[in-house]
Amino acid sequence: MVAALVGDPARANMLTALMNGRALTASELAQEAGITPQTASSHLAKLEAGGLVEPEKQGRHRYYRLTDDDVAGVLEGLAGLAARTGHMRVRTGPKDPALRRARICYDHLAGDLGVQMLDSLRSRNLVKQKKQEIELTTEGERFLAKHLQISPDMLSHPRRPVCKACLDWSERRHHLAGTLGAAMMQRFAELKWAARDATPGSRVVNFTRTGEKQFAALFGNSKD
Amino acid sequence: MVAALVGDPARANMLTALMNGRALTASELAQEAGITPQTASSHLAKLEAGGLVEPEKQGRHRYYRLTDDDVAGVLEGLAGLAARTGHMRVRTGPKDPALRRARICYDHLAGDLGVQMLDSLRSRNLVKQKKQEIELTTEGERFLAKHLQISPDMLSHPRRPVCKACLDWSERRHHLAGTLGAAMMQRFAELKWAARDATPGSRVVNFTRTGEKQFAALFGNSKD
DNA sequence: ACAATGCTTCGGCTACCATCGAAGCATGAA
DNA sequence: TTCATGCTTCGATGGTAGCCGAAGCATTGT
Repeated sequence: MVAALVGDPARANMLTALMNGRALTASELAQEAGITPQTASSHLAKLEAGGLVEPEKQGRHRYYRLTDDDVAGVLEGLAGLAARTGHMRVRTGPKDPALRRARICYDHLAGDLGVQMLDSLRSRNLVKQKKQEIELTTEGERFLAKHLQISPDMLSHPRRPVCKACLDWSERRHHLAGTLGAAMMQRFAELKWAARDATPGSRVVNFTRTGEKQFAALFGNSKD
Repeated sequence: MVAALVGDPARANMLTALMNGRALTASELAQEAGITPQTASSHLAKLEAGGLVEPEKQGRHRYYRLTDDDVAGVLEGLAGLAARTGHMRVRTGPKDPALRRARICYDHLAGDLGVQMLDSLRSRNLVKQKKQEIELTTEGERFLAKHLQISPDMLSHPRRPVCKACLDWSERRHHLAGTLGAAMMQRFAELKWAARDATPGSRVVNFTRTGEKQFAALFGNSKD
């Protein structure tokens, strides 16, 4: 029974955390639900078997997201019923907005700006994306050389791909990983466009004022 | 949490029984769920507290109905999610196997045999079913007259349809309702093929040995 | 190669809750 | 009144499922 899946508090917390459409790792969901990873793993297996969530493997992580909008819709309906009896569930609020804006994912740019950047590259045919695989076009190579002084030979690596789609933590969409993603992030730092936050362990990336401008000039969308 | 309320099999059965919009008494709901009145009372109190059902006192009875269409909608949504993963409710049902085998649904035959009967009628083109609507064919009329001495004029009723699909709660498939369903059940009783259980309030229908044979001869499937 | 991280599986423990018997109220009938 | 019916509350029991510690894979980094 599907309702029984949603009925458990721990699972309900996980699902609620996924309601914004973003995908979260198993560990993050465990933390959201306030349970250990083992227990979370068991819950997630059940949710997956019940067709409520879908996993996406990415490196050592397993990202989970709601299967589709139908699931989200039913969950909203349940929340609506719960709300009118005054038994609303208290949701842990969204986290650091700076973290959502721009942060380090391993060694490349993630967050709103990271997703925006890949969007821009894709829409201008500088890269071609097919599911998880991303390929740099010749126009893309010219673009990188011209604006960021990045040459293709800097990007070769024995085991790591040049481009790769990486599921973004805060947005529920992909940003650019791989050696190119790392090289671009490194260049942003060298150009003093951005720098990792001084706080130890923080993943926040702070953009300078000029950095923000330059970044927007290169990758900005019309809405900015 | 609302979902936890729906998650319990017994409560889910009650709610399913109320999905047609009609109000049922606490005892009837207990029978639908295959549990004792005490247990049902506890469940109904929880459902009421959760705002899923509303009681209406009437004499010694307490009628329960779904609070409103929103509740029904959410329940349908949950059923939809359950259906598409094939995770239909399996382990539920009345404890009494006799109740699953054959029972009275209002005034017609339900349970395994009821579903089997409609299956047989449909497969032999004695009736034609389109979703909830069922139509008696001319072959069907001949069949009824020949084997059960039921003539079409016995079935006319100002407001009630001759045939109707009624969702069987233990089988999750349709059985035959309407005036025809009632007439056939009545004929089974008159022919001493079957009789309602003597226990007051029981919905179990007991088939006699000869009745079981005759029924199988008319509506039996290959598996028997 | 080795270590570290993320996640899963396994085994046991525990707590919760559905369940039922028995008794207690309420309503309606004789 | 007295009895019968319908439903609820109380108390005790048992099965189930959530939970975590420890260990086992899988992937990645050094």
